[in-house]
This record gives sequence, structure tokens and C-alpha cells, in this order.
Amino acid sequence: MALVNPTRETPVTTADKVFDSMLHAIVEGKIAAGSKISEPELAKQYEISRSTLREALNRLEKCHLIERKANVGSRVVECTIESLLEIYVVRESLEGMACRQAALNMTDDEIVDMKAMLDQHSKVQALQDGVAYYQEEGDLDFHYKVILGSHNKQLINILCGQLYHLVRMYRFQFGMHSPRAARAFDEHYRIIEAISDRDGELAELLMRRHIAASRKNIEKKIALKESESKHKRK
Amino acid sequence: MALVNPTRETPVTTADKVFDSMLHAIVEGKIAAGSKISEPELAKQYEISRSTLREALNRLEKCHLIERKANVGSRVVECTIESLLEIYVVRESLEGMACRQAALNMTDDEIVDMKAMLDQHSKVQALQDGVAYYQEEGDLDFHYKVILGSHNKQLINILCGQLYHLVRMYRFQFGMHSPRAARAFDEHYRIIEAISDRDGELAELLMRRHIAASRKNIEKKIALKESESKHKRK
DNA sequence: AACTTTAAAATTGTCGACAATATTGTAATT
DNA sequence: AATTACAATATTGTCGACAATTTTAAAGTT
Repeated sequence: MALVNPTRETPVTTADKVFDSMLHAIVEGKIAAGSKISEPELAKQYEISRSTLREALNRLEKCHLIERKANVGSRVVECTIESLLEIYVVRESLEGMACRQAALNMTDDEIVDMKAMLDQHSKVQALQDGVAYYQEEGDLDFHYKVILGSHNKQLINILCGQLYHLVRMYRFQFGMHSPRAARAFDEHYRIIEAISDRDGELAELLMRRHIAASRKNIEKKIALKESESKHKRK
Repeated sequence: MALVNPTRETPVTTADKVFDSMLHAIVEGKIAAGSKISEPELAKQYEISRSTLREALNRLEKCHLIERKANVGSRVVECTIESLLEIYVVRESLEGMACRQAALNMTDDEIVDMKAMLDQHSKVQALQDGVAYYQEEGDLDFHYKVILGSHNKQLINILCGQLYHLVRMYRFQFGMHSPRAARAFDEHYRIIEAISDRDGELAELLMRRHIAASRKNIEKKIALKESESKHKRK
């Protein structure tokens, strides 16, 4: 049961609930990427006032899921390849550091917990090989646990509170079910080992490579798609 | 003439202006760190409605300068040593990567511009040695230029749009006029050299060391202050 | 005197209406 | 026919008022 956002508490205010709802809708593309957001329209749709909607929009903006221009309005961000690669650069940097900090700061209990999670992932993977969805969720679980393990509030906030919503959005929109499940699993294992050894330097290095590999995998896919579409055009 | 925020355009709406005003007030401690923010009071003070104030508060929250709890209200963030060190960890990671990207992506013009800036800093430093203020502003200028040089919107946004407001706040509140002006200047020079050589790996390494040195310098100061206060208590 | 319970006050969340700005569509001009 | 000027429309920004919640104060109980 993968958590969507391990940092946020349960929503109390109606703006909270609308935010949650819109977050899902945007991530899953039900509100299309790049589309304009009409405040009157959405307010009617959710049966709330514009004030409350705007409050929700402000939180979506904090996650970089929408962009706002003064006196013009809000748009859902576009999912461009350039932006995706930019996000991966940031992830490589920040999660690398988070992993180093996790090696220094994680409690023994947290490490035990993370190992248990990996064991379960291996079982799921053995049972339902090829079912990418679970692997994807498992991948997020793993990364969340490492980030939280850094015990660095700034890191946690930027990664879990902001960047990972975008990551999930891209996964949905581009339908990126990683074909490198087995390899990713192995990489996760080694990272946990480094953390368990309290080897911060190695942990950071491995995490950076792990994410860089993922990025290169995407770049390859993009290149493939591009050559395909060129073929068609002929 | 140091820019406070090189990413934001001129404020158009009144909420923009109030945001700018409060940003300065919080950074400079005129609105005390850790203090509660009363919406009715501040709205009266700025002669605006609560809606407009709340819009401004939302932007301050985006910069992590205030924190909000549902049905309770907003507080200015506290300036704790732990949090400061956390920020430095994030900076080390992100600015290191920004520097690597700058080495790859900066235009030749941008590099020329950055070298010119450094030359000017050296003159200012030679003329008014010991005047820390200019050095501090120059330091920010340098870091901003590198970050912008990464040409990575995500990096720029997180660093210039969020983290650097906090950095400036800490500098004000703790009165951290770095006594390592000369050394910092030399480090800046070498970083620019690496960028100029398009050596991303070295550029990242040097920037990380530069920030780590700054962090260690702070840690040393803290330790000093602590031992002093212990002395007093005796 | 310390601790609950309850009522009053204050604060935040939400609403609908109006003002300021941007967008769209139409008519006039070249 | 294309372009500009202007009016009409729609959208966002701002306001003040009310509802929901929390905080404070007071009264009562042990």
C-alpha cells in the first residue's frame, strides 16, 4: 500500500480536500497537462467558492503542478522532455545527498524496516513478474523511505512535498513503466547495503548512478520514439 | 547593485507588493522569527483586506518563510542552528549540481560576464578591505550567476525562488559576515575557471567544497559561542 | 489551590459581490 | 484582405461579511 505523500497530514479544510482531489486529477491527466484552469468553472464543478478554489490552486502551485500569471490565470504545467530531464538532474543531486544523509542519520529500526520492505518487493516481483505497476509503486516506496531517512526537513519537503508529485505526473502521462525492474531492484539492494554499512559516500554515489541510469533509460526511449515518428512521416 | 531575487518579475498586483514588503521585513527580522502572524492586524497595518494578505502569506509560505496550520494560523519560521545546517546540506548538493550544469550549459557571454563581475569584486575588496557587507552581497551575486547559468528551471526555482530567501534571512538574523572573504574570493575564482574550462565534474566538486567550508565555518562559530555562554553561566 | 467545564472572544475558513484587468469579437480604416 | 480601434464580454483581483474553529476567560467543582 504505497503512500502518495508521506509528509502531508490528513486534510481538514475543504480547500485541503479540493487540493487532494485536483492533485490526483492533474497527476493522472484527468485535468490535462498544459490546459488553462478556469476558476469559475472549477469552482462550480467542486461546488465551492472561488476563494476556496484559489486556496487549493495556491497549494498546487507550491508543488509546481500549476503556474500562475498575474491577471491572466493558471495553467497546468506542460510535460516536456526538457523539463523531465531537468527534474532528473535535480533528483540525482538531491536524492544522492538524501541517501548520504540517510546513511548517517537513519535509525537501526528504520534500516530494518527498509530491508523488510525490499524483501516484500522481491516476493511480489517473483510472483507477478512483469506486472510493472507494483514495481513502480515499490520504487516510489523505496525512494520515499530513503528521503525520509535523511531526517533533513528541507530535503524531505522539497523532494516529497514538491518534486515527487511532478515525478508521478510524468510517470502517468508518459506511461513510463520501467522495463528495468530487475536491475532497479538490484540497485536498491546495494543502496540499502551501503546505508546499512553507514557508508555515506558510497550510498550517495550509488543513488546518483541509480537515478542517472533511470534518466538515461528515458533518454533512450525518447530517442527511439523520435526515430519511429520520423519513420512514419516518410 | 545586488539583486535580491533574480527570478521574479516586477510586482503588479497589490498582493505582490505586500509580499515583497513582508519578505524584506521577515528577512531583516522586523517581523520576528518564530512570531505569530495575526491576519486582521497585518491587514490593517498594510491597509488591505484579509484576502489580499492571505494571498501574500501563501507566497511567503512557498519560500518557506512562514508555516501555516489549519484553523490555527501562520508563524514566521524559527532560525535554529539545526535548520541552518540542513539548508547548507541542501545547498551543497543543489549548488554543486548547478555548478556542474553551468559548466555544461553557460554561454560564452555569460562566462565573460561572470569573470567581469569577479574582477569588480576584487577591486571593491582591495579598496575597502574588511567591509564585509559588500563582500556578502558579492557572494550572493556570484552564487546567483552560477545558479542561473545552469539553465535548469527547476534548480533555479528551488534555489533562487525558495532557499536563498532563507539563506539571506539567516545571514541577517545571525549577523554572519563571513571573515573568510579573501578565501571565498579565491574559491570563487577557481570555480569560474573550472566552468570556463567546461569541466563539470571539477566545477561541482569545487562548489561543494566551497559551501561545505562555509558550513564548517559556521559550525566552528556556533561551537565558539556555545563555549562562551557556558563560561558566562559559571 | 489546582483542575474541569462552560461561555465569551478572537481568529481562521468560506462565501458572494464588486473593481480592475485581459480577452474576444466587431466595425472601421488602409 | 489585412490591420487597427474600440466596445462587449469574460476572467482575475480585492473587498467586507458570515460561518466554523480555536483560544482565552470565567465560573464551578474537588
